[in-house]
Amino acid sequence: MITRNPSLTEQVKANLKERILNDGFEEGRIPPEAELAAELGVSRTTVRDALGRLEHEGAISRRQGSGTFVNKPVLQIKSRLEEIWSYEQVLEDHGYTPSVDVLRVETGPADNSTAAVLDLDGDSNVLVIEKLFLEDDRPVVLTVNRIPTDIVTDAEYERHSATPVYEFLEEQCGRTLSYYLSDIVPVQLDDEQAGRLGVEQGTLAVSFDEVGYDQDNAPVVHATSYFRDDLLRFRLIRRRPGT
Amino acid sequence: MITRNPSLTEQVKANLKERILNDGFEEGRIPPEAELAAELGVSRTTVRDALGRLEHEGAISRRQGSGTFVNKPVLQIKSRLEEIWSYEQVLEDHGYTPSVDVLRVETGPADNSTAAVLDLDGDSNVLVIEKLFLEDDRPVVLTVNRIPTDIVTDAEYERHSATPVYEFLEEQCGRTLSYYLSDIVPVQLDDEQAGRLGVEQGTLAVSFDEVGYDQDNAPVVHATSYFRDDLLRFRLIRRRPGT
DNA sequence: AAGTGGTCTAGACCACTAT
DNA sequence: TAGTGGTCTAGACCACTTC
Repeated sequence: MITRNPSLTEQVKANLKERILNDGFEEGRIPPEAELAAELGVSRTTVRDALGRLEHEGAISRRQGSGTFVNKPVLQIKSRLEEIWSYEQVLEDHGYTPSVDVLRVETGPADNSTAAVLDLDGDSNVLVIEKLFLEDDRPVVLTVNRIPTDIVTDAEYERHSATPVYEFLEEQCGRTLSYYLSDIVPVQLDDEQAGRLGVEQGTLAVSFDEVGYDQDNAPVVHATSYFRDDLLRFRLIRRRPGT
Repeated sequence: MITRNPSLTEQVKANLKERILNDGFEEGRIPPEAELAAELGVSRTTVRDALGRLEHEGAISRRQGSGTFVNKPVLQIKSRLEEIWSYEQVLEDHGYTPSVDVLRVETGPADNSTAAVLDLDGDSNVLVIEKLFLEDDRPVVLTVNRIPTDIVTDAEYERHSATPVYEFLEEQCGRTLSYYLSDIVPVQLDDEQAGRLGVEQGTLAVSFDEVGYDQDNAPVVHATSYFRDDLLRFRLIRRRPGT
């Protein structure tokens, strides 16, 4: 059935993805683009668009002169580092029912590193939001978000404390978070962090130290996240350059 | 000047990238696609191809109905996690002169985890290659590669020990490494690792535990890498899904 | 209403890989 | 040499944002 929205390209992509996941292609070889175009009744351009998106996701590889092939090992990955946006979504993809605990919502002076990355004066205040994400009631991710008070006040946020930060900023502050730049930092959890994540003090963890930018590339939020390494391990695809 | 190779698309991309880096666009706004196409004497499709690649790199964002914009904060990143292929290249991008120390090339029985990820029998042998990457003579990255001996023997590799592993596999073994799947693991360096990286025992580090796959999606190499966190910090762009 | 990026077509030719 | 993916064109129309 041909309709608009989702686009033809997205429909073709979904069709191919389903056949890929159900092992519908012999020996992991995807038919020639011209054949797919004829079979699906769309132009080769549309097929190429859809294949390009699947390649971008790592699901397939294309080799000029040779063909298009399914990358089976890639399909088995659960938590892909490149695809994180909401932590609740991550935990859901991971196969569990996520929930959120709001531990702290309060206003205070920005510390030096936060003031630096958010371009604030030394005496500015920030709203600090601390949350714990759980999967099936086990704590997995601890996050601390810091947002300048000239963007939002604690009274405003407390009415929406269960809302993800990026969603709140978009709907209540007119600041669409467009991307985060994240540093990956190894840490040993201190007493308080370890307590909240339910592990021993000194446990090794990966943390993200990151800044969120809005649609105008202005820094809006400074976030730090700590992960239970034993419950959630992030994976990454490293590909040849120019792919 | 219009020539083939590099493709028109790549030439347009390079042209735009140069103007982006030299702040050649007012207020970070890139001209409309139709205008660029007319100015450069190419079709709008070619311009869109080039813009799509820049968007994929994170350098720009496109918003339907609104325009195309430069993501200035992204341009300042040195070591991007998504773009790692060769560690020598990483160190070079990082602004230093890289060099390599081959610490060990020897054959031995595969340990359990290596046998598991490479699909080997319990009694198989692997070639173990341990290397240290330095920038301006400071050790920064320590890697251990394990390759099944039915693919390569130590005698073969020793003649090429300065060659990157992925290059050796391609040129000498006919196995093109197409991608790695990497786990990100926080560790405390043991005595030997710390000594080689020139830090104290117990220092925190990020490590990659990864498997390299060839053009037929067969596992070919099991690698573990340790990074001097104080000298090289990987950064990551987290974007909204569907971008 | 005007202007922007997004989708889609049909067709031509090129570059590379297999055999 | 046949078959594959890669590049490129010209043109039409749609969806969304901005004014």
